[in-house]
Amino acid sequence: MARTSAPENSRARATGRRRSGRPGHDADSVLRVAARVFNERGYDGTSMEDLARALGVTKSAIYHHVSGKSELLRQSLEVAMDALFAVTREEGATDGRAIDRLEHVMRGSVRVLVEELPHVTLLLRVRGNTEVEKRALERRRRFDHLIADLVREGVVDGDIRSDVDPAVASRLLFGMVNSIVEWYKPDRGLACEEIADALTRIAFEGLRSTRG
Amino acid sequence: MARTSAPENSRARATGRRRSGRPGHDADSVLRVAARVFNERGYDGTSMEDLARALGVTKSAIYHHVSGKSELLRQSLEVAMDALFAVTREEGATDGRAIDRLEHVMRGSVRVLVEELPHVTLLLRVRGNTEVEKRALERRRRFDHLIADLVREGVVDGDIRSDVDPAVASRLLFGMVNSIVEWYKPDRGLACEEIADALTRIAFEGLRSTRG
DNA sequence: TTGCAAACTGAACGAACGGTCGGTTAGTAA
DNA sequence: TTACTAACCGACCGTTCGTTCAGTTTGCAA
Repeated sequence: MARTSAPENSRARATGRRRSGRPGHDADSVLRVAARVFNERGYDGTSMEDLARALGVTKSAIYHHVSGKSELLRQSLEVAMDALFAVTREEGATDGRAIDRLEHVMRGSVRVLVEELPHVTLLLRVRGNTEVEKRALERRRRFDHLIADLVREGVVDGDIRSDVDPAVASRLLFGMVNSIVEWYKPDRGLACEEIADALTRIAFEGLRSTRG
Repeated sequence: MARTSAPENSRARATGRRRSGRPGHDADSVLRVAARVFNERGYDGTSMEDLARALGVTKSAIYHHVSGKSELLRQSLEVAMDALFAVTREEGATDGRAIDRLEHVMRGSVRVLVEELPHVTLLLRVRGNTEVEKRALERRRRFDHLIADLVREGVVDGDIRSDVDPAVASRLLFGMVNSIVEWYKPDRGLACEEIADALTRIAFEGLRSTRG
């Protein structure tokens, strides 16, 4: 009797060298699949049985790689936040005028969002229900604060319009950025740069045609 | 022994006339509370026991008002979608230039979003896991399609810049609108119009200062 | 061929889940 | 007082949940 759908198998050839021991999943491939399934059915809506099916193994096999369901969430959220904070430490995010640093962080966030789509998507849906989620939300709040500061600086510099509340503006701005996870499909479709271009055009110059 | 927290009680005085029978919750007040708790803990993360606690009754009492958990979700999503589609039938959304109709729908969506915050928030988090959710997503797709058409028309009219893909633009636009549910707090804070103003300014004129 | 390391199985656990049911309580109106 | 209506309770059901555990399978290297 065949399986209903091919399981996702991979101890990544990324390293090149094969490891000893029985082949199959390792902690990394389990995390990748888990993040994807969590996004499809929601974290609470995903049972360990669902995960096992997607991995092509039994429930109990998962516990060989990870201590439990919430640990999978923890690792996924960590990957996402690490990548986002890495952007804020890049040269373009620390040097130059505030409005340019803001654009750099926006473009970098789009890049991270596309590269780590499942993890970031998961992060953006966290509600703060458990301790793991609360810690991630705390970190996200620090990131948001950083953005709001950039907008405020831009207003002081005279580069950003002063007739909108910087706090509201920064939230709307990253609301736009984050909304990408709702519709972006990695395979068919737009490159990361095209989206970032459209985003920054709308964000800084606006949608209205400027001819005439 | 006292309850740990005051239950939310209300057979709304909205109607004025008291009904006969034992006072307490009715179907409407159960739905309101349910939508709020669903948002706090997520739909899948909310047990009927959680709902009962928030209502100040036992689990079984809920089934006197509604047939089950998924029915509560169904009703909530219906309220949200009905309100959003009502906006698209208003005069300002059917007459005039496309860009003005677009602005009307955006402002109307903000208004609906603020007025029906819990229901709309729930709608925006639906993943399409169950039949009820799939039906809601279908309706939402029709709404999104309507917006994309408005943007396309605006480009043809020459009112909206043509160097961004209308499909991407409309998604980013309503990504910005929808993100409001992530941070808007009804009590303390901004009026609906202030947010709509900031939103339309950024969306149409952009964030960059235009002086000089 | 043997030894080892890593991945995996199948059965089972207590807890929590959504939902059911027969009976009870608290108001309104005659 | 009585009849009626609507809200509610408590015990219980079958199922699914996350997790555990003792043992088995598989490929690689010595």
